Amino acid sequence: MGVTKSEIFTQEQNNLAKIAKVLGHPARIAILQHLFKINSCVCGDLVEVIGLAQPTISQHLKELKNLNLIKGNIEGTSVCYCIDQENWKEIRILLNNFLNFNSNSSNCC
Amino acid sequence: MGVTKSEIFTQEQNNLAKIAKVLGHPARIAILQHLFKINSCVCGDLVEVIGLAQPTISQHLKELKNLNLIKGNIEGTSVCYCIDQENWKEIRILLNNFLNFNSNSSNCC
DNA sequence: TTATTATATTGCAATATTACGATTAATAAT
DNA sequence: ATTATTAATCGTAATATTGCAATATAATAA
Repeated sequence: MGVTKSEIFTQEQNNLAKIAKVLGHPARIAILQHLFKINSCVCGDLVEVIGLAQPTISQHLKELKNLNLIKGNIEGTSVCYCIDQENWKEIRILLNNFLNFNSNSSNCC
Repeated sequence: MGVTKSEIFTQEQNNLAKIAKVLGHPARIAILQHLFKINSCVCGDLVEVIGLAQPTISQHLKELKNLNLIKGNIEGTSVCYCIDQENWKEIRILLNNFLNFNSNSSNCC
């Protein structure tokens, strides 16, 4: 059906999956890495940096914004994007909690 | 087109995205959480635990196996699944590196 | 051999995603 | 006012994903 059955999962599971899903595209990873690297706002040059068409980048930015991974501020004709630091902290905690669940390595296989 | 342009991204970006993509479904998160929780193999009861049809679970398990997040060992008529500890360590490092890229919080927006 | 049990594969319908050309909206420059 | 410039939105084609029924496969049990 192409539609995920979110009802049968916990909030946390749906949340984790949603965040991971947004990170599940190299263009969005590249955008985030660029924002981290320059450590400030980016106004406009993302299309050149990434190498996809402008509407495509705009779409990816929208998805990142929807989950509050980034923020956008209008600055004249252009828009400045940067990491949403507060939310990013929470996301990092959420993902780290999952990643470090323990791994007692009591492997039986 | 529905097809990702991986050629224009770095190996690391594609790698990160691939892993995140697999984590981007609540059923697969739930499977991993269950494997972590019981901290050993699971033989068979995943279908009941998760609550999706058997072919659907089998498909999700396949995707997790393809990226070496889990291992499967045949045990008589059933198959036992567990976290692939070695690979999991690498994945954790890869994701942690990305998540903790710095966040100097020199927010300009 | 013939069930039985457990998992994988196939095929398919419904929906989602990716990418981009064309267009639009909003401001800036002339 | 007219003309850039910048980014969002719309529309659409190609492809991917999700979920399951039906079926296949593989190993053991009767």
